[in-house]
Amino acid sequence: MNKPTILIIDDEPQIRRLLEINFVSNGYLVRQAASGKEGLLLAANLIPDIIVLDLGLPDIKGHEVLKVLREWYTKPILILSVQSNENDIIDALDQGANDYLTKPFRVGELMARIRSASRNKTTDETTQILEAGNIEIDLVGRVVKFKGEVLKLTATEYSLLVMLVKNEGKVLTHQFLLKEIWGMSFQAETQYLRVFIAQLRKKIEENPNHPQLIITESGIGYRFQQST
Amino acid sequence: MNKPTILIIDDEPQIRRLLEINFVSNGYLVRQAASGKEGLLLAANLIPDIIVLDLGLPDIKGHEVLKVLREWYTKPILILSVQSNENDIIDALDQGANDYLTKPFRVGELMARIRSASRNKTTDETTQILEAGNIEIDLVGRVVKFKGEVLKLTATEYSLLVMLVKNEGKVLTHQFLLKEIWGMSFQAETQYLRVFIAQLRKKIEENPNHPQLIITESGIGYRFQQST
DNA sequence: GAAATATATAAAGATTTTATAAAGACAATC
DNA sequence: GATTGTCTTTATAAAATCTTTATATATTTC
Repeated sequence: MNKPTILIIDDEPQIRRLLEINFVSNGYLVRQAASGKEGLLLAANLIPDIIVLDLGLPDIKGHEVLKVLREWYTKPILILSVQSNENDIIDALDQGANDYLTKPFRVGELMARIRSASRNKTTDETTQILEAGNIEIDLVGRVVKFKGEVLKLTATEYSLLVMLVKNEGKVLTHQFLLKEIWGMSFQAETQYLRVFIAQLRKKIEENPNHPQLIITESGIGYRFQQST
Repeated sequence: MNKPTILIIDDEPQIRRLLEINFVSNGYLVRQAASGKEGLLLAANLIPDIIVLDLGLPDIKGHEVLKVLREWYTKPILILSVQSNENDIIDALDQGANDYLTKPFRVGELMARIRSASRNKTTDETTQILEAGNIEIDLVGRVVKFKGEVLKLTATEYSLLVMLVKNEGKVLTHQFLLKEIWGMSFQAETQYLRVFIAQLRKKIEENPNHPQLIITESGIGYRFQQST
């Protein structure tokens, strides 16, 4: 799942930095513009998921930026401004802003308003599904189907299978798999891997003695391949 | 074109009158409720296009009203409150409020925020009945029927079942369920979940020892699936 | 091909997680 | 203020999962 992108259009570097730190730590991808012109350009190129716009820009009037943006941009726009003048607020909202916060603002509230604004947009719940032959993995639902039937897997088996299928065709080394699934300190426990690979094979191979899907690369690791 | 309906839930008559005058003169149809209970009832009957909710109600906590409304109501909810405490604002927004204004508010701004909220109109019709196999949930009436019979559930059992059925087929993690039903600060109380899952199973599973509907995903969470 | 190394698998042991009952705490209602 | 229903907490049994051990089988190396 890709991180949502936020575009900050604000001329004050301190504000930009403050926002950046908070957005990044909340899992957003952040891009910044220091002027209206730059902001419009970046918005058109990036098509961010949210725009945070300061009305007090040096070059173009903030209201103007908002108006131009709204000619094509349909995702949430949140206004930040020192102006607490009612008419400014009304104008911005009527020009298509989704929300309006006056500086100084509280960061927690801003984050909550961002969440609220972007909530409506994400209605199309991305059902990400991995497919490989008879196997179907619903990553969002965390459900694996084998030949159409729900396959019961433990947490570790699931992680291992997802890792293998995601890297279909590639050889994954013992070390890599152990590090990714069990953690850094388990890189020597190759036997764990053998046990769990055997369990997976019992569940998804026609004939576990002659595996067609999870291939052993002796001395190196394992590789998942589509059944032929 | 029909006028959009606004439901005002507020115990202060002066505020209600002030809002009514302004909404009516802006072309809205206005209905009023003086308590949380009345508000919930009216909302269920009218299905208004917007709800303006005061958090400082005498009978039920405003946050509770919001939570119950959001179980089925998908249109804009705008909060009015004397509370300018940041946590109240964050909580309300995260519980699904679309906007939050602190009293005293400016009428013009309120009207603009109402316009803004109703602009991104959610086209999806509010689904009011959930069905899954033998289970039928009337979200508006908060009534669950099992094999046609009304099933008696406590508030918590109800919320949990709704969450599971709404996400049929997906695994819901312990953390997610605890956060959604008990709140942010209960994310460690896995035992609550176990107790309530057991109670639900006693009520809806043919054989609670071998659950067919509420499936345990050990170490992860629970998943609701249609009986096959 | 034989020795060394690596892998597969079952099964026992250890640990974690889950299910359930039941007691205590709490709040609402009459 | 007793009663009732619900939620929270505690205790314990049961189940599921993970780890370890043992041994057979396969693969690589020389």
